[in-house]
Amino acid sequence: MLAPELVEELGKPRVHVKALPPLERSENGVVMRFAPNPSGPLHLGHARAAVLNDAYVQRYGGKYILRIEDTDPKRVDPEAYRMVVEDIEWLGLAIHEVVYQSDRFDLYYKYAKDLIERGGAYICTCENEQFRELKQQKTACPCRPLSLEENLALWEKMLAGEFYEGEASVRVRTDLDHPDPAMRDFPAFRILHQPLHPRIEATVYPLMNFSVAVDDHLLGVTHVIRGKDHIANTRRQRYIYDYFGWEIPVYRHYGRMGIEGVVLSTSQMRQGIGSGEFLGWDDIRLGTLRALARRGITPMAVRQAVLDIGIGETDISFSWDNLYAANRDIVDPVANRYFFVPEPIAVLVNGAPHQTAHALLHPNEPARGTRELPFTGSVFLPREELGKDPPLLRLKDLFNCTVTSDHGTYLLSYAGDDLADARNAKAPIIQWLPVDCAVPCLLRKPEGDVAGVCEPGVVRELGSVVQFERAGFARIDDTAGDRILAYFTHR
RNA sequence: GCUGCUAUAGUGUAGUCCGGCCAAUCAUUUCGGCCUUUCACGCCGAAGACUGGGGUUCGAAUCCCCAUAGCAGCACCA
Repeated sequence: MLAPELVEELGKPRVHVKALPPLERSENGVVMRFAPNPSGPLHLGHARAAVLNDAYVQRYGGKYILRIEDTDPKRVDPEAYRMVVEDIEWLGLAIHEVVYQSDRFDLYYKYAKDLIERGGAYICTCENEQFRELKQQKTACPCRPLSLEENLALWEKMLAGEFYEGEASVRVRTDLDHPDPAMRDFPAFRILHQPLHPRIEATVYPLMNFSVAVDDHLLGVTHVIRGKDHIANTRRQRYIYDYFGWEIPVYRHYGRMGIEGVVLSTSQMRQGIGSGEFLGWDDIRLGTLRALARRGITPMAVRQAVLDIGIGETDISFSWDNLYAANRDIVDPVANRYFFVPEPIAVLVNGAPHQTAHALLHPNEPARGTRELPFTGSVFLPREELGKDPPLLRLKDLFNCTVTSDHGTYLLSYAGDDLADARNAKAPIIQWLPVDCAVPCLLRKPEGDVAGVCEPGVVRELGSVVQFERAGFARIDDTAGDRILAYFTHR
């Protein structure tokens, strides 16, 4: 006989709290950062980093820094400065401080000189190709043994603009015998004359491993969560930390994330926009946050989906289904219901009394009120439903009809009001619209446009997500033209 | 090629550190059923996984070895 408390213990289902794993060294709060490169708007891949960091800052308390990493003028889109901020606001991140790396070049120069003086870096004037070969053979390049004075002089020469592009760089002295060739004397600064940076005038540019290490330390960053493509960078940055004697933050690297059906590469998206394949950054076939927003995906759904994925190191293929499910949870209780008739066919109804249908704006919340749909003799019905040749139909919130067809022309005949009749006959209950007050509506889906008609009341829903009954959720994008434009969200 | 990381149902995820409570969690998905004047929501039920092979052990998803697969890095990108 087992002890009663043991029996109870065994009977208990294991509790699984869905939460991100704890972070070490977080007792006194954390300082974290989201550090995008302003090369375009944010996409789902960015959202993962942004939300994960945000979630930890909120969990442990502390500071969340947005750091714009614009140290490569080749990968800066002036428009992106604005877009990134917009996207972050949309996501609802609790950012406490914004830092632009292009404002901090003097700082980087100062620490570069310091690092050189500490013997942690040297100026390399080798040909790129040549250095790479030497690196593979674990041999020092001719610049490596130069004296401190010579290095400082060369550094001044670099800053004075006396080198052309590619003629000189600053390298961090690591370990030439390191088993990973990627670690051996990696570069920290380069010279660039083209293109010009949109925010500053400079020819000596820091490379990310240097600027990131200096900034993470100076800004007091305690924890870094980023993709595993940065694992090697973390190791490289450690050299810089060690030279300066700085305390190393806690790092976490999550796995690579792909999304079925879309490319999450800013450069590829840009190319597609340029070639006309996509209409813009918010083209609904793209994985940008603005595309999702346009389709009616809510920021909270993105956040939820991303937290659900977590910080695992496994490579994952993100499924739209999971995002849609998260969004449906959020959107279903708030979205008003309307009729949308795709591919409408006007049909006359025989013998039915004129009347007004009262359809609930939300079935689970009658207090919200109704839409009034006047029936005056003929209605629009979806082509697809008529094509099924149903003997009996019920027009939702109206009445039952029998259907007859004559050489492709359909005719409906009034068959009573009783819902039970329709139920008993297993008649489909379908959406409809009065012919005289239906508004043209284009429902834009990723796989193509669907022309139809919808209720006039939809005009009031500009910018919000509605549910087109039996069709799915959609965001009303534009009501100004002669037809309403809606973007399909999901079923 | 070199260096490193990872491997649980269609998808995502828990469990792996400290082997037994795992006949493996939760969500999504799919399929039934109920509810319902939507093919939404809600409720009930079902389906579906420990990459493979060795080893250690009374006992392995969990520890060890090998294999395989995927990924990342080896840029004067981030």
